[in-house]
Amino acid sequence: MGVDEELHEKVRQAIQAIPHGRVATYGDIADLTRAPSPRLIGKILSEDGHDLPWHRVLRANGTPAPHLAREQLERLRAEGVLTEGEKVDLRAYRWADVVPEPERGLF
DNA sequence: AAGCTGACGGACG
DNA sequence: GCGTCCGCCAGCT
Repeated sequence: MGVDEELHEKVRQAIQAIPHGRVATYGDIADLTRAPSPRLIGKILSEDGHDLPWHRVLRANGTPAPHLAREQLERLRAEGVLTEGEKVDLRAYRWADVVPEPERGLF
């Protein structure tokens, strides 16, 4: 298996591991999986993210990607994540901030 | 082969 | 807080 496919899998696992009611940024996932760039996370999600909790992944400022905003915010609201306008308060819901490193699992 | 295109992010004004 | 610009990476044209 090529390293790229392995990374692809790690990224999927990391996203799968984001708890209900919590969120992460593309950058968080990139760091966690040591992906070369956050851009890659979006790429992977776009082609192979349908079966993942993709709605829990936001941009660095807490807003969703524009074309997804509607459904993403709706899904987040459904699991108790409150938003101010289009923006989620990362300080309150960010997985990486709330969950201690050891409990987050290694990727 | 140069250029374009993103589910991005940080720096700057 | 917001718009711009630029760096970034992989895949397509």
